[in-house]
Amino acid sequence: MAHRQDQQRRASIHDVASRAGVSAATVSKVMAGVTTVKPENAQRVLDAIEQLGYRVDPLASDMRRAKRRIIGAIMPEFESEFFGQMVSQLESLAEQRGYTLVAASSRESEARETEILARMHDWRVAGVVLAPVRNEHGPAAAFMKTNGMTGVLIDRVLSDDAFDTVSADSAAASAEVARQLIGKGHRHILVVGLGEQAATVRARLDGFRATALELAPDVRIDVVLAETDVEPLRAQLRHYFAKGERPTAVYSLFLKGTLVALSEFRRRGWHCPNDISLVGFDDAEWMQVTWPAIAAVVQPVRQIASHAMEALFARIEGEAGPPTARLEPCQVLMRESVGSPANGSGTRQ
Amino acid sequence: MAHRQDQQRRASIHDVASRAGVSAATVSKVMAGVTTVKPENAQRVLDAIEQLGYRVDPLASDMRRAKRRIIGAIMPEFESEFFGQMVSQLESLAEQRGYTLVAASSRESEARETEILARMHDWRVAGVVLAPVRNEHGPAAAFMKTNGMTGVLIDRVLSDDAFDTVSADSAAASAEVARQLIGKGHRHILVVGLGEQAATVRARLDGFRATALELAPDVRIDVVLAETDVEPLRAQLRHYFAKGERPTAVYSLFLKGTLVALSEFRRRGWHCPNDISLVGFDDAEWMQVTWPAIAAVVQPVRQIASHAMEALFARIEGEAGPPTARLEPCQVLMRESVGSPANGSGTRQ
DNA sequence: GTGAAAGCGCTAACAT
DNA sequence: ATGTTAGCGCTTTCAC
Repeated sequence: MAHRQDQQRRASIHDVASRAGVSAATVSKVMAGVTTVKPENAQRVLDAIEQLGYRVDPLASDMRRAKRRIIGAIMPEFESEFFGQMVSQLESLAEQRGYTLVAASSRESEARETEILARMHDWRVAGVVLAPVRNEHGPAAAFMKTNGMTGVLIDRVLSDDAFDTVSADSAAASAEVARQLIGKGHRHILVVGLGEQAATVRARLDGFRATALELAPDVRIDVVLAETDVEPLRAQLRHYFAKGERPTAVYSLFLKGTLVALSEFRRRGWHCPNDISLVGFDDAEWMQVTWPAIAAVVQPVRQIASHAMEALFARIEGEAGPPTARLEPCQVLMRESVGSPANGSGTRQ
Repeated sequence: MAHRQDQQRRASIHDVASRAGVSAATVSKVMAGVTTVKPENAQRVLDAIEQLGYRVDPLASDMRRAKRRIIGAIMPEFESEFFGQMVSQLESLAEQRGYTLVAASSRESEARETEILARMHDWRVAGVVLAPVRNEHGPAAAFMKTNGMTGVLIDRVLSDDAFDTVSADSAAASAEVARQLIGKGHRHILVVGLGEQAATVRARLDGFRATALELAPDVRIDVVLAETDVEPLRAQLRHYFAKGERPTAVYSLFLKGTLVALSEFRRRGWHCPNDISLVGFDDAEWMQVTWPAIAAVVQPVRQIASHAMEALFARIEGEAGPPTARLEPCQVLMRESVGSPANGSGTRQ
């Protein structure tokens, strides 16, 4: 076995053509399934393809066609289950339609988001699935509009005047969380989140608050929102608890917030659900194997992915009409981390 | 704002050329930084580029050059922190060198792995970073050899006769885990893993066993290996415990195994570290915020990614020489899930 | 039915 | 110092 991996040139359409004794155009037609080719010739072409192991070069092919069969996907990160599943789904959906998915991570930076988008525009992708870092009003979406790119916005978005949007129904899920917490008797609840993701966080917060207040007008809802990053949130949370605040339940509006809340509980020696209850927006595999299992809102990843792709391909195929804004229903999984204040996590001090 | 997103044609190199009053070749030279262009003309070209917002079409450019500046990455899955971080790293390293990373998930299927590889070959990628589902002897690596593709194998591999390999030093890390568990007094340890990932699992198991036996010849090491999937492992584990086996510590050779172990502990009402100790190969963010925090072997993702890319680019640039096999050192993080049998997790029954 | 010709957007020889 | 020519591998009129 040679160490140096030799790059033998691959067979081109012309190699096939000459071997089959026809022109490249005919080969192209056979591959495209055009029926007007003489069966005998078609067979010779097929044989030649077989013998040479010929495969179309998708890039050369796209070069000639107007549009490229490439879909770009931009996610804020790849490290979480949510976006991992999302990319995986999107990839498989793109593939089903004969497209290749090129995924990139903006690493929670709007600047990088726009850079990536510019590069995807250079690639002349047929369309983009963008999960913006912040919301639908960022520079990335603006770039897409300015450059007439086709795209769909997902996750941290509500609706847009230019692009179709698909996201989890945060408000409804949060209302359900409120219903359950209030139902269990909680009357002092802390909500933690990241202000940056404006629209979504707003929806989650409002959905929660409205329902909670409706069901229990006497409920006290505290809110700790960090602007941009997770560490400041930790600091704020620490400060909040240091003041002696003692809610009976915490509702975290995003996954990292749930982790931060848990680690703050650890610091203070509080256990769920006896000392405090916890529910997080966004589920993860580990949440059901720890003790206690952590209650969570499960986002409908598959639905979001498939509706996003449906909408995107409809636009790619030229569908007109006003942008649509889909909200996919979530599931609320109440696990052991949530109890009743009466059972031990009641207001103290 | 129009709903239909109009696709105004982008400026081509000819548009720039005619606007600057030069030929396309000159524009190309300016962009390539060739110094033999008359400064005045260069400036006119630059201006035209600026005005038209011109950017090179990387695909058309690659078409003309022999090689394409695309790197393919194939991971067994995107859903875990490990591979998420890996893709993220690889993407950024590829980008630094002016390449685009196209990532695909084999979803733990060797068949899919080969399909993806074939597609990447069609794309004429410059090189591939393959994290095989099973090991270096699978059909995917064979495909790469047959087709003279340039590539690097990572993660579930040890060494190969045709490709450079980079992976975590499983054996050394496992030896360290053994050292620590034996040091804490454990003399009955269960190791769980997936047999499919042959080479790596073997290395982890052997590394662990050799060191454990060396330090404590009287130690009892039980092994529960499932062949292919996680659910059978759960069943085997359940059966193992049902027999009344009561090791004082469990070492899981992979992340999902750690989750399975935890959930089996839950079923039986065992708590770490009092009833049993637990260490897992592969760390995750949640492991340090749960109670108890779960001890884990941290894989050096960044090192693996960067050495893989280094090796890959060296080959792409024509470096000859025998394949190298790198092992990157891991870190063992002993957390609260590990205690001494004396402290309560001693052999019972 | 089939092939010649044109060209997607770009770059690299080779002339000039 | 610059432009002309000739493609990369493919598809698509459009004559024949």
